[in-house]
Amino acid sequence: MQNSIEAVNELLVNLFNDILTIEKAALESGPFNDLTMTELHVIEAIGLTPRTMTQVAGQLGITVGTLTTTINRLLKKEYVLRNHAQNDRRFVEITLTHKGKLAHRLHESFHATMVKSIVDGMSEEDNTVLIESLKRLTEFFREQYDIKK
Amino acid sequence: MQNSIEAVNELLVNLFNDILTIEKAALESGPFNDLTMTELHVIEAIGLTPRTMTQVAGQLGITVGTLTTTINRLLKKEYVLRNHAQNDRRFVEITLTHKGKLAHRLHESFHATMVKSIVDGMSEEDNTVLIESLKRLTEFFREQYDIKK
DNA sequence: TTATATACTTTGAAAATCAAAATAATTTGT
DNA sequence: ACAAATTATTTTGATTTTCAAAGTATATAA
Repeated sequence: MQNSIEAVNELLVNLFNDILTIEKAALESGPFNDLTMTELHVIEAIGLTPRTMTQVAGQLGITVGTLTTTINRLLKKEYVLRNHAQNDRRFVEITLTHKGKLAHRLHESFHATMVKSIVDGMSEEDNTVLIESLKRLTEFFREQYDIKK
Repeated sequence: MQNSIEAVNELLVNLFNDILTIEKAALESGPFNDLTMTELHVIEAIGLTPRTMTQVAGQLGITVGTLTTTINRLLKKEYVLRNHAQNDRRFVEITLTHKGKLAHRLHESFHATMVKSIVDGMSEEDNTVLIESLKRLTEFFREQYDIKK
């Protein structure tokens, strides 16, 4: 049992590092290599519908001030648009440009390919087990540590 | 099938973000809260046996120059020692101090608690499925993207 | 209509990162 | 043996990422 814990922990830690390494390498060799990883994560967090600064910063666990500087750079690189909300002009609405949406889609498909590699080789039952395990882990975290979502 | 891919992807992405958030929160509220996340990751990468700069930097996917600055800070905070190897004085051997080993152990036990939460509630067979899934994913990455280990 | 609250940006400073140049130690080729 | 090449690391100069706190603009409440 202690053995399983060690094994799962090591696998998760390695997976973690591998995914970060691969994402970085994929980004640098792809068509959107003027983006940094931070910028790409911001693009992912924005997604396809307009989001406010507070929403995006909260989702990424960074301060709104930090996000402002990243958005400034993404504006200059023409990946996003910044507009005041017409109903309440305090709110800023961030939207992806066409280029931003392309980058978003490419990164999504990169993720899909990654995940496909596990799911494809699995039986239906094993697949269910994997999903349930991941769900349990996520739920445990959220309960235990009170994550806001 | 397309459905499973979406589900697993979303779960992995959430897990990823959650773990980062929780690790940061745990660090900030614990006894070693003078450490940044980067510094903690360096301490984890060093582990309990002496490592060289190139080894540690490679493992973390950062340049050796970047690592030097982090090690400088960890030296000042007394978490590590820096010594030349006696057989080949070009090599630097980084070792954890007593304090460094304590931080290392605390972080390890944090990880163990995390993982225990999944493994504990599982049957022996489901456990095997989870481990095999994670192994397959890791191996796929390493083959596909030629990660050095 | 002043005061308060909310959403965001700016500022100042530290930490994290890289590429390229510099330093130091070892190995290789002649 | 000794100059040249290689290897391991540090330093330098610059950019990015980050935060906390102060500042700005807009909306709500008293």
